[in-house]
Amino acid sequence: MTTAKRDTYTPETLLSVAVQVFNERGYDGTSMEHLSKAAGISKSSIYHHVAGKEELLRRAVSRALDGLFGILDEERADAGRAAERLEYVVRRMVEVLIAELPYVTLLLRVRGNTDTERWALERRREFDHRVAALLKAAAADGDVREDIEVRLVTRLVFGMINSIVEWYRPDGRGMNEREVADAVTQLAFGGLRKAG
Amino acid sequence: MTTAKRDTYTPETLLSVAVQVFNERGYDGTSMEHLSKAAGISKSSIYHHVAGKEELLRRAVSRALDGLFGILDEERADAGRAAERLEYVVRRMVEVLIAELPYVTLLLRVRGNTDTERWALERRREFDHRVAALLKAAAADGDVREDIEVRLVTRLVFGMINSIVEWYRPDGRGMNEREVADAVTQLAFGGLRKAG
DNA sequence: AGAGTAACCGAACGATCGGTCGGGACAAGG
DNA sequence: CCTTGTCCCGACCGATCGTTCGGTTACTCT
Repeated sequence: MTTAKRDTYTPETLLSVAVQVFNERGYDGTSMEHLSKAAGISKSSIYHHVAGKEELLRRAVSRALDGLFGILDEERADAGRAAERLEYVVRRMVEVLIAELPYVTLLLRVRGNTDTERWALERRREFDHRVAALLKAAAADGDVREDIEVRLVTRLVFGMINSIVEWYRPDGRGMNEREVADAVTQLAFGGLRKAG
Repeated sequence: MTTAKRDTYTPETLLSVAVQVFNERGYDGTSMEHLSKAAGISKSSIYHHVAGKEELLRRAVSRALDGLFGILDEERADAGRAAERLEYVVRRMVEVLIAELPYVTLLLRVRGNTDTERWALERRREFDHRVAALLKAAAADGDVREDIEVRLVTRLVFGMINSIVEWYRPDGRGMNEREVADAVTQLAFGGLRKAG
């Protein structure tokens, strides 16, 4: 059963506030003072919930990475024709990116100044390679165009998908996940698929 | 004639060093101490050449913006069928982005914490709108697909182009501008153009 | 009521931030 | 030679950085 708790911060609720500020000001541009103002508690109180600024970053990018890697463990990403698996993964990437928008946004902006950031960059590269392998398999099946290098196409498609964090805002009446995912897959695969 | 000067820094040569460091560590993550180490001169000496950290940022993003807006002033961006002008602009964007890579990279990463950054974001939006208008005109001509919203397509294509700064490195023997520009236009317009 | 503890606070820590200051080294022009 | 101006430096400024600490409040449990 869910025990009715006090109206106070948990590491998770504090994280959601912190990530929002990180995305507005940038991680390096955000001071603990900024966080305390945004959270409505004192600077020192933050340390009662989390070990420090970097732990907040680690929790945030972990959540984003878990969401992305989770896609690859789904059934439809693991079975069937490579091109179909790829299209499924691309669609799910958009959905996860929107569902975990602030966390993925932060993940996509880390620069590698700390150990946590370098770890995040490494895991991102690993994910990219997994998807690139899928695209390569689809190319080997003859299901996608081969006149452009696989690595290059991967990067451009990732660029298109990842750019969503720069403009998508869940403004109630705006576009929903489904519409964005449709647009991305149509635009990406309309160019990817062999003419015919 | 070019007067033979002393082997010392100018605001321009100092800028090229600073921009490189800004892109590695992020603007907020870069201290004047970092810049002085990278430039090989003392921290205070930097202030002999430029007014401060923010002027370096302003010079950098100005250079990037000048390059991008310069495209819209070119002849082929101003005359002819909208779809052709659009394709030309997209190709030139890739070329400018690569030619001024570190400066455009920095431009695309500003968050809006200072007046300079907010000004840069405003000018970026203006450029985006100019290109979006071109795409809208091409759609009105019936030259590009209309099943996806113009604004959405613009953002996705911009996302694809801008993502180049995240991976392109002029590694001597790597891809050149032309090849990347070809790939981008093929991928973008292969999806953009009406089936036929 | 009293004990225990989770949540919070103000004050202060050493370190580092962007920037200033007075002055020294050095080349060019007389 | 001496002056002039460029270029650069170490030392230092007040402010802010992330973090720590001792202590207070407020809720839970018995």
